Amino acid sequence: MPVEMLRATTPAPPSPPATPADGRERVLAACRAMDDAGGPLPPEQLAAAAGWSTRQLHRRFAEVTGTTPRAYGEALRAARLGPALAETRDTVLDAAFATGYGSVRAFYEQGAARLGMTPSAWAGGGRGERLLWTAGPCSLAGEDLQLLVVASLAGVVAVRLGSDVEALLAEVAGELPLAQLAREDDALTDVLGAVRALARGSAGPVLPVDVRGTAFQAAVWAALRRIPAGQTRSYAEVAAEVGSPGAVRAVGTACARNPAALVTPCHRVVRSDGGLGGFRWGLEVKRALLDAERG
DNA sequence: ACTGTCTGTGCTT
DNA sequence: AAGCACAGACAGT
Repeated sequence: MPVEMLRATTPAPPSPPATPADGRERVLAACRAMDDAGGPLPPEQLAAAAGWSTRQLHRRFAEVTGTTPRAYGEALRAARLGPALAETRDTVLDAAFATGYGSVRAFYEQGAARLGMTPSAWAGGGRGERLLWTAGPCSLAGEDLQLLVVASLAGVVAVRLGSDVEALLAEVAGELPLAQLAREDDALTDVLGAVRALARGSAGPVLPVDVRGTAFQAAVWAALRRIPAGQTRSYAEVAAEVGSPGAVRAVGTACARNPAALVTPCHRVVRSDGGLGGFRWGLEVKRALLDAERG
């Protein structure tokens, strides 16, 4: 009987876009199974949850989340150990992680496109949501720079530094081509002020963060936000913190892809040998930030 | 194109 | 040595 209904309702659509989102649901089912368990699950169990063979589950999981099932589960488990230092539950991610089971699951369900997204998918658009932005001057390392802050209702989406606001805005717009960016100086006055305070090296209020990345990136960025101002960590220490001691290079990559400068203090990560490491906006700025924080 | 089986590799115990 | 997660190659649909 669905046939007649289909016939009755399918005169118009000429070319089905062949949505690849099908597999996403199954991958997310596997994610939720681990969310419920609060840690890694045997591949067979995940495969059952997704309705796939273990091999296929591995394949699609990697495509959709950018990580492996095991790594995802480990990140969850590590996240549950974190609440001991529950001082920063003010951010979206930290709150999700710090409260473990319940909130993590809600976190994933709320935005299917939030954590379960590959970097390329993220670069490919994000959701067609309304984002607000503001900008203002900021002096760093003797340079007069501009600070661009982009936020959603959930929190800070992006923070960029540069000499030209238009260029910075174009950069973010290019990363989120589906989002609508609207200037909103008034509503973001306090947010901009808080980011400026961070640039000056003062702690300021803890800002809610709405960043999108892979589970691994999210874990790294959350770990960075736990580094107190005035302190630094090595890439290796951050890797160990997120439960993947061997993923030093991946941590470096995640730092480089940090969308929210200052708010997620990737400048507090330095090399084990004392070198500064890298920084997207130049080592002078990185050093200036660290000096300011050391007061 | 999508899927499962087999298999080798590397890591952990 | 054994078990496991993972990914490449391959074949069936």
